[in-house]
Amino acid sequence: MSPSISGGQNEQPAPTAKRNTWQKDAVRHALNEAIGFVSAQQLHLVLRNHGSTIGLATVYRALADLAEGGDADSLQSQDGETLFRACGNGHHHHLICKSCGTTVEIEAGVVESWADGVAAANGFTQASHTIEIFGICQKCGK
Amino acid sequence: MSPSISGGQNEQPAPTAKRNTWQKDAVRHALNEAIGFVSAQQLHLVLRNHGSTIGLATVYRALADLAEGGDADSLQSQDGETLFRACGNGHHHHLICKSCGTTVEIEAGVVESWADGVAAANGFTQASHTIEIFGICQKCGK
DNA sequence: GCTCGTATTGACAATCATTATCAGTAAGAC
DNA sequence: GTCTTACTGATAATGATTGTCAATACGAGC
Repeated sequence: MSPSISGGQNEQPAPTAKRNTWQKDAVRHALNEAIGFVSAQQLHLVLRNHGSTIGLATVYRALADLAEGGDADSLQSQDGETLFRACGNGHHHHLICKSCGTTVEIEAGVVESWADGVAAANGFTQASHTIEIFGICQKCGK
Repeated sequence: MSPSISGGQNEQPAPTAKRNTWQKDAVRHALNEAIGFVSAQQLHLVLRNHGSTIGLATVYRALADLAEGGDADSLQSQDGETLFRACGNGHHHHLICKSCGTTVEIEAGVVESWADGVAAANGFTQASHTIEIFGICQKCGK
């Protein structure tokens, strides 16, 4: 489907030069400000309320970029919404308050190896996993 | 909002008497036949292909009933679809082949207690968790 | 600083899974 | 067999996400 450009000279390392726009910065910033996981719709609403004229599709695109670049984590809420959060520290998991959304990043070395072990024991390779813990945080529990 | 019926005599234990219909049986049966997790849409298609005249909404309703009654497990695929599987053996987790969908039920006692411990250590109560392992099964790995 | 190519944007349409609606049907109590 | 009403199926509605496309603005080159 793309026979044209491969001249054979040398592969351009960055055929699509990403541009820096205030929209992407705004999304990144709003995501950092957010307390826990937020949906694209929520983020768009917040940005709009702050006077931004950013479009919804742009928020989706910026979030997809961030997630792909490893600057954000995403997970599916029970409603089927995709939620995002600013996370950059490699592989980790989350402990999330069902009430206020506060999120604690947790290390799960024990579980990592357990998951790999279980997969291997059943003959599975290329094991990946999804691990999230939900609960009520101290503040909300009172 | 419902001030009318509560006469105060006695609470009916089963105000909504569930009826048995061939549609519900068909969905339950099709779910048992399915190899791994399947979506409501897939299940509807299968039933239709088998000559059934069942409606899509009915499949959704039956699956919701099964999941609520503990006869089926559900999880969200990466596409945002809700997937279902016939599972009745209490709390457990899944090891799922990304290629063919084969699913192995796994016990996760270690992880259960780990999750509870992490939650407690962070002051979280009413801890619940989501744990799924994905990989490539032996058959598909060849 | 100005110009220009093009990646990016925003409004809106399209898509897709799921849920609500509602008149007709049938389960099951009597 | 009769009757009440839960259930069904076709379809519309909803809501999140993605595709489209003309207009815009980033940033490299001059």
